Order: sequence, then C-alpha cells, then structure tokens
Amino acid sequence: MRKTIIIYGLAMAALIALLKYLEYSYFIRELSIDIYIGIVAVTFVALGIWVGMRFTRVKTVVVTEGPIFELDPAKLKDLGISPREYEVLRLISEGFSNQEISEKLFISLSTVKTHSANLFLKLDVSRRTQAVQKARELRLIG
Amino acid sequence: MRKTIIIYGLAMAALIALLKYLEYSYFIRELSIDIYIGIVAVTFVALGIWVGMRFTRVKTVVVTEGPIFELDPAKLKDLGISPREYEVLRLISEGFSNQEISEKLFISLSTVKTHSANLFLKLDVSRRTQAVQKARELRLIG
DNA sequence: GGCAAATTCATACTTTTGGCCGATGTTTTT
DNA sequence: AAAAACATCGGCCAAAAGTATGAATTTGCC
Repeated sequence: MRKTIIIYGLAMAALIALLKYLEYSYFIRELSIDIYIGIVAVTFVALGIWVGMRFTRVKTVVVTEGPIFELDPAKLKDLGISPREYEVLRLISEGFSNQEISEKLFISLSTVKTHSANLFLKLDVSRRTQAVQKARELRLIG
Repeated sequence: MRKTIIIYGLAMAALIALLKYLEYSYFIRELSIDIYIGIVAVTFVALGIWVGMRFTRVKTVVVTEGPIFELDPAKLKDLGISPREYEVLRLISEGFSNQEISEKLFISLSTVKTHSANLFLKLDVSRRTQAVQKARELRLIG
C-alpha cells in the first residue's frame, strides 16, 4: 500500500511537471484548452484504471496440506473448552444445524445454543463458520 | 455495455457543460487553469477506477506450492459453479457473513444471497456450513 | 457434605440466513 | 441477431442462529 501511494505520488509529480512544461512551451501554447484537458483526462483515466485494478486484485490461494490431524487435549484445556462444547464444535464443523445437534446429543435446542455461545466466547468468534475456521487453524478439528 | 457507453457519454456531456459554465462564469473566471484541470482529473480518476474495477473480473488463481491444494477447474464446470459463486464460496468458508461478503465484493446483500442460494443448489446442500464441508470434500477449497 | 465446574433448560429478543418469487442488464455463444 | 449463461438487485416471509439473563441439576473432587 505504501508503495502504491508512493508511485501514485510520483505519477502526480510527473504530471504536474509535464503540465508546467507545456504551459511554458512555445509549441504547445497555441493548443486549445481542450487538448490540454484531453491529456489530463487520458492520463487520469489510465491512472484510475490502474488503481482500480490494483484495488480489486485477488489474493492467490495457497493451501498447504499439513500432517495428519491429531488432537491435542492440552489445547482444549488451554482454551477452557469442555468435552460437551467440543462435541458441539465437531458437529457444527460437520455442517449440522443446532436442531440436528440437539437431536444427536439428546439435549434441547437451548442447550446447544448455550454450548455454542460459550464456545464462541472461548474461540473469540461470533459465528459458527468462524468457529470452524478458527478451530481448524488451531488444529482442534481435522 | 450499452448502458456503460450511455453513462460515459452523459458524464462527458455533463463535464463539458460544466466546463463551459465555468468558462463564462464571472466568479470562476479568476480561477487558475489548475482548478480546471483538477476537476477533470478527479472526474476521470473516478471514471477510471470504475472502469478498472468493472473489467477486473477475477480469474481464480491457484498457486501450486508445496504439498498442494490444486483446484480443478473442471470440477467447478461439472457442478456449474460460476466464478462469482466460487468467490462467494471461498469467503463463506473463511467465516464471513453475507453482509461482510457484500462489502468485500462491492455488491449488494441481495446479490450475495442469490449467489449463495445458487451455490447451495449446485452443491446440493442447504446451509453454508454444509457447503463448506462439501466443498472441502470435493477439494474445491483447501 | 459441600464446593466448583459442567450440563442442562427456558424465555425473550435481535440478527443472520435461507427459500421463493421475479426483474433487468451484461457477456458469451451459437 | 437470438439464445444461453452470468451477474446484479429487490421484497417478503420463515427458519436458523446468536445474545442476554437467569436458574435448576448433575458430577467430580476435596
């Protein structure tokens, strides 16, 4: 980003210099204001396109497949995640709804919500998709 | 495209009108040519950015590196998943809400919902968490 | 027994998602 | 030029998810 700004700044400086040159140039003096504006327009359209493309550029995706998944119980303890919460986490990561989870674990929907809410606190997230993402990073799940 | 050209034309017309107005205005007459140029510059930078973003359609880029995650474009084609839908899928898998996705892609919430709904059809799922899970199985994402 | 942590449940409310329509414009293909 | 695929947006409604708060039980442990 810093680099972008610097380049942008340099481009501006160059343009201004060019304009000043034109302003005091013999040959160009006769040109109408329209030509002048045309130059500026073209220059800035190009600049704008460049900026727009830079801004829109996509991050390339690189995924490195790690070693086989192995759960470290100590990690759960560190985060203060209880066994039941971990169960809920796993089921969430498998794409089940809270309702389905409650049926699988024979508990009420309320309870699942409580567990997941506590889970979100402990993982410091606010959505189940984030929880899955983070748990994967932390290698809590495979 | 037609619309693009029309808007472009109107913008040009408006700009020219503005310039003419300035040209014959009492108050503005005193302003230097720089102000003039500034207006043109700003206008065309905006235009350029717009154009730049519009035509920077994202190619899904996958860099192969190390133990690899390699996206098979054929898979996407098989499932009929469009580039835009794939983008949404990736962001969903990273835990973003639809609102956040809409902001990242500069589109409305409605559009994100449309894309995700189509995505769910094509992946044969009904929830984003399931979509992530399935996409991972199919190795559409890492 | 008693305490702390864990598990369970409920109610009420807000936000987010998803389903189901339809609509318009754009891009690519044929 | 017509057709098909893609992308964009909107509204409406229902379902799911998340927040907040409080409370009753169970369980493991000293």
